[in-house]
Amino acid sequence: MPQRGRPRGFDADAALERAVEVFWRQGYEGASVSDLTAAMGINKPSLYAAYGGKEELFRKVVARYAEQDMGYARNAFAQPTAYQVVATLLRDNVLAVTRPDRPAGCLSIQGGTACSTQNAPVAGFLAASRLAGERALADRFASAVAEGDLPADADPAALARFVMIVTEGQSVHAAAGVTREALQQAAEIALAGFAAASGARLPEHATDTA
Amino acid sequence: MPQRGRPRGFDADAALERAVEVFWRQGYEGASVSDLTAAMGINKPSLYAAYGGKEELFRKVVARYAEQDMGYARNAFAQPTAYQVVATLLRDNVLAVTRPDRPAGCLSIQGGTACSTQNAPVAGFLAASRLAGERALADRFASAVAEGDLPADADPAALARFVMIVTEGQSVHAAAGVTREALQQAAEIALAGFAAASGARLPEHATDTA
DNA sequence: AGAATTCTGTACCGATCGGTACTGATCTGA
DNA sequence: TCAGATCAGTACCGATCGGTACAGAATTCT
Repeated sequence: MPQRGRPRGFDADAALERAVEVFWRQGYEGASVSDLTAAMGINKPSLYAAYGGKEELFRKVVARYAEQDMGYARNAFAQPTAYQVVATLLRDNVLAVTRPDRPAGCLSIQGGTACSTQNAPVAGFLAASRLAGERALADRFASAVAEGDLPADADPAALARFVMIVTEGQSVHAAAGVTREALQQAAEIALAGFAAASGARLPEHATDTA
Repeated sequence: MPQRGRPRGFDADAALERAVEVFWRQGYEGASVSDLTAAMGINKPSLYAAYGGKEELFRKVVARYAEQDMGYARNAFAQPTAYQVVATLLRDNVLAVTRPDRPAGCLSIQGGTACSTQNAPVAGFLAASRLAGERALADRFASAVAEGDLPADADPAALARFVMIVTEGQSVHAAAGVTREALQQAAEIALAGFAAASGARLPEHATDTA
């Protein structure tokens, strides 16, 4: 469909990317529309015309973030064993929440865990999306149990909850300024803990077929 | 010192307690002064006269919260072994962040992990206070190493970081509406993980002196 | 009784909030 | 060339933000 009327004078996708950083750094309520338009290099009416409003912009921002900055999670889910899924998830999450070219922490938490009553839907939306990820991880663990990769008495939902709790804590910690190296140490402890508590088969180097 | 002038018409401590709940539920920026005065049952000038302003009120709220709602942490630190310290801390933190008579989560995180630039000091203040707790826990673990309660090669700082990460994740999870029972399951996994990863001596029932 | 002091409540401050009306510029299709 | 459509930018909207001036009420000390 060819365009009709005056063409847009800015790159809507690039501007959305700028908005990601603002919401990430300042949270939903802490980011004013003026902050956003300044960072995006556009005027307010352009923001409303292109994205619909502050809340709609935020939801588009979260969607973009999930695509651009959460790819490591999809990669982790595709690992062949539950142990490797968790190892990849925890280690790559540390990298993701401590990227030097990005705000510290993750948008899902920095965006806002608590809001004014009128913005409560925003916090709820973020929380729901995190829990959806947890459900997906629990499903992955259930498959691992079915495959014999995890013991039959393992609790997929509880294990997924533990792992997601750790990733959330990693994000909060990173936002507090804790270094990547420090978080990596803690991630290895969490990973060892997962292995011990779940009874997951480890990727040992010479015990299986020898 | 006897009072001079008209006596205060409200209980400053009870009003502070109301403010705790508002900040806890809505975060620092999500709680307006009007929200606060409405919940506290006072007028705006009374708030400013009694507490100094919104930010000063928030700091007083955090101090009160630390005293009233974080007592479980002090109790946990006093446990005789590192394992029991962590067990108490993780289990009681689950109870604390899922109290039915309180907002979900903890004030330290719900108060705000991200803020507008002008309120950045508030988020920094909260983060610093969490990290201070982590340092205290690391000191406790260092003592455990010195006592032989933890192995000599245990890393107190890394272990403390792991435990605090879990408590922070528990808070985020609770704020998302996850039930106490679900968090308790995850806490036991974290505890087992801590034991395995740290090499802590467990409180076994018949292996020590038998 | 009266001065000094401290609190309460109303009414208000400038600034900023999210959001929009409107004019003029820029494009396509006829 | 001009109508129709879409965008950019200014200027503005009512509401709310955090914070305060000011007048009157309540108390203590002299």
